[in-house]
Amino acid sequence: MTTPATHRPRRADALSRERIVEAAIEILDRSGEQALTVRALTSHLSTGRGAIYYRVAGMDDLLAAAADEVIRAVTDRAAGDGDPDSALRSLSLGIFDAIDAHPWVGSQLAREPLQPAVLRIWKCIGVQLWELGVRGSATADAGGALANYIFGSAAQFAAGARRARNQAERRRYLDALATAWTEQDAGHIVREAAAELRDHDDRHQFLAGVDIFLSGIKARAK
Amino acid sequence: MTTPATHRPRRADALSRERIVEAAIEILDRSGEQALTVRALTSHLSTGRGAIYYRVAGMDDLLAAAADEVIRAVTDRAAGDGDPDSALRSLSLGIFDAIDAHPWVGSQLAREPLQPAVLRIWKCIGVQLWELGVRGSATADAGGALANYIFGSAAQFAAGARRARNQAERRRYLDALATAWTEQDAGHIVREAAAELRDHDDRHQFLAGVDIFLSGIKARAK
DNA sequence: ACCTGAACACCGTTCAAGT
DNA sequence: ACCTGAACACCGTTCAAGT
Repeated sequence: MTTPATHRPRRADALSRERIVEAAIEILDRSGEQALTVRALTSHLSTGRGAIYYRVAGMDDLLAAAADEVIRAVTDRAAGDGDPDSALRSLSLGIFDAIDAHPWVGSQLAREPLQPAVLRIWKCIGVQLWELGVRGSATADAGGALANYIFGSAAQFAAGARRARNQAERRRYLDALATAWTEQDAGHIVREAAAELRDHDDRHQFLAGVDIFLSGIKARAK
Repeated sequence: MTTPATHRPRRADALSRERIVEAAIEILDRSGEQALTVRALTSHLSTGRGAIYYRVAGMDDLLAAAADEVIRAVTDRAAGDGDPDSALRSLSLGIFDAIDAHPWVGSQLAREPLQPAVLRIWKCIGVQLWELGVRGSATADAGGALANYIFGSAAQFAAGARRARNQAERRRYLDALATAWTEQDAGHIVREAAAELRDHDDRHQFLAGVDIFLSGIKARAK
């Protein structure tokens, strides 16, 4: 009865920052953002609550590390992709798809400008803009425009994807909204916009925005 | 000793949704986002915790209502502003300044696509795009591009403004980052971008982004 | 109809104690 | 060096009871 090997064995293999981040991603993917609690994480790793804090500064650090893990895969892939135009497009699409698969990344990207994942994206964009011939202060202007567009879209789509389980509810809401706008404003200006709002495809619209941005860069470069 | 008029008088004036939202804005402005708790709010209004839930669905509803209050002032002002180009520019600037004054609005805008403040901005943009001559599905594409750029920038600047009290820390961080990038990549491509990142002015860069999108929209309209 | 405040079911983080 | 888990100081929300 006093043998030290009991039903709850002390961890055989050592914990590591990587294992913790990996477990966090699993929980986030399976059950969403508000399911990632220290308690859920430590029980998933079958360890004590405090153990995490030995490897990770806190919840913010953990979330940032998890997002960086997902984003790194995207930026690494987009690195050597032919002409800068299509490299920027495929980087954008990669991020979009990553958020589609991991909605929590979308909210996380908008949360903190100096987190690793955000800086990674900035850097990736900066390199391609150079290839595009953008120089000097125009680099920060153009990079900020594209990056912030991506972050804004990411957050909005993430919220949509989070709610996608009951897509019927979303549909109902947008329908109601379109009706409300139509009744409020006599003009067909708003009515048309409301119809578009209801019927658009996220992915297609996201890419259209990237193209608008690229057109803008080139128009101003002349 | 049994008189009902004691040291804690039951509220003389009735609570109202407006009063609650107003109090929430005060707390958010003075002490930031994480200071807005039900406890802080009810003690500020000197009422019981549950009283709020009679007028407001919960914390999400309250935050959305507070943001809408701030944004409405901006969109109302931008409504009749000459040509659509400068109307869109002054709308954007109005939002930027509002976030500068109320950083919590920036984070809130990125949180939920179907909240009143977001829809208000969408609508405002949509009307101006029509004036610009944008029609059909291009409306949603262009509107989404500009709106999501604004939301993304809003969130990033909000985080910056939140941290602005110790601007020295931000400076130090960006310096360190620029150095790290410079050492990591031999090329001056990254070095230049890093320098720009450190020295840029938020407001100016934000406006440059708006112009890039406007240029893009016009280039594609032809 | 509207408000009160105790009760409930949670959080993240710290830290003395263990191995 | 690394882990454990109780303790601490909080949360948002509900709801029976009051006025």
